[in-house]
Amino acid sequence: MSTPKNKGVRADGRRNRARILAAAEGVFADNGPSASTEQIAVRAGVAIGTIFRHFPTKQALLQAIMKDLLRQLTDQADALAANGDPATALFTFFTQTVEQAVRKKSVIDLLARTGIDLQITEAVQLLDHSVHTLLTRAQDVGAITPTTRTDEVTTLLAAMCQATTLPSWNPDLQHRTLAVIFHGLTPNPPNPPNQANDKQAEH
Amino acid sequence: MSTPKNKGVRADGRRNRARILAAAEGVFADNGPSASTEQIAVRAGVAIGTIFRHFPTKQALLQAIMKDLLRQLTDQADALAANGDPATALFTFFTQTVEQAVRKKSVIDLLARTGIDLQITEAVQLLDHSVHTLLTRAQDVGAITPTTRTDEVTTLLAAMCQATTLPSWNPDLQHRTLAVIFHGLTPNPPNPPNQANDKQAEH
DNA sequence: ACATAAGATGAGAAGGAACTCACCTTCAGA
DNA sequence: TCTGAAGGTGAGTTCCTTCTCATCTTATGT
Repeated sequence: MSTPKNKGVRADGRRNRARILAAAEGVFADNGPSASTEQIAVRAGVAIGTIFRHFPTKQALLQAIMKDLLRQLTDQADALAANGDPATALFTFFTQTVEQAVRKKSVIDLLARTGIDLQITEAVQLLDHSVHTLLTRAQDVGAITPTTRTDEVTTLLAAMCQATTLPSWNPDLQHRTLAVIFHGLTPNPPNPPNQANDKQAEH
Repeated sequence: MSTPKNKGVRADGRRNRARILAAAEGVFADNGPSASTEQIAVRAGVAIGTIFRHFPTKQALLQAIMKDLLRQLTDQADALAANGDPATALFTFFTQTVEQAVRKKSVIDLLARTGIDLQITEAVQLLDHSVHTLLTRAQDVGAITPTTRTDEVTTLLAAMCQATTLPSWNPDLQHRTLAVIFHGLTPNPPNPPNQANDKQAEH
């Protein structure tokens, strides 16, 4: 047997590994980053020993989840860079990501918190690169202030993701705060730097 | 004896209470919100039992710190509302607060995190009120988009305070990201009352 | 100076969480 | 089918935290 990209391990091993990952993501989303490994074991339907067989420490488990999550975000960014309208792709990505943070609250929040000690720099760099592409394209069509740099976007993004855990957070507030940021990223005059201010100039 | 506003308690009692508060703030700032009460006791130079005499639970200690911190912020906001230039007072307050968050990292971050279970609503409302004043005045002189609401400002503020804990945070990045937000809060045309349309379609 | 109650102390109880390990179960190749 | 090794199990170990309490110390009024 053994599926193509199989490293020569048993089927139940891989199955359980996936189960644990899924369960951990859910438990962290529900109960915050301080949720116990025991809870994850229960949700995954395995013994706690099994978790520590696959992930030698809790840190390792977190790393695995974070990398997975960062890869998802990177994929989304790449997809938007490939298909979407350059002028709105960055805003769409921004909104999508915050939206996702609402669902996976503590996972995202944990991203920022443990980001220092967790070794996920590689995955972070990949995301940065994708965001950079999104940003550059939007700037090329004049949708974003040309002086804006990638780290500003990712920082604002991380900040807003963390803000989703605020008690007062709600869809309306989300919409309005993101609108402020989007406006902040948009150049002042609609298109030409010359032209005083024309009334209706939408193309 | 007994100083004016003294509730008829012993002097060493009040002295230790203050010491504990100061030590707790420092320890939380250094080691994050999960720092142990034992650490606080060491830094304060008291026995752990003394802490629990003054603050029956760890929660109570956190509440005391949070209220203190919120009061400081409220005072700053009020001072700016009274003295400062309305057009820049809000921005100054915003910057000051973020600056403070850098110093008291985990305390501020803890604000958002435990905000739900901690009963500090009263203190939060006071701060909200002061920010509201700051905002209204700035809008009156046209420095801030008139549609902006107080909760947008406080949310963005909380978000940026949390962002100070990001590994990549630095003064330059701080300056640039705050500039984006400030621009986002500023109306598009500096002078003419003719406001064509700030970015509308998104969603 | 004395009495006394308020305050301080710190070993330890109680509880929880990460992690281990000796033993059992199951997969997969021959 | 048989067998060896990969994988699973979960009670137990270790460590850490919050919180208690019997006992000692000291501030304060008289």
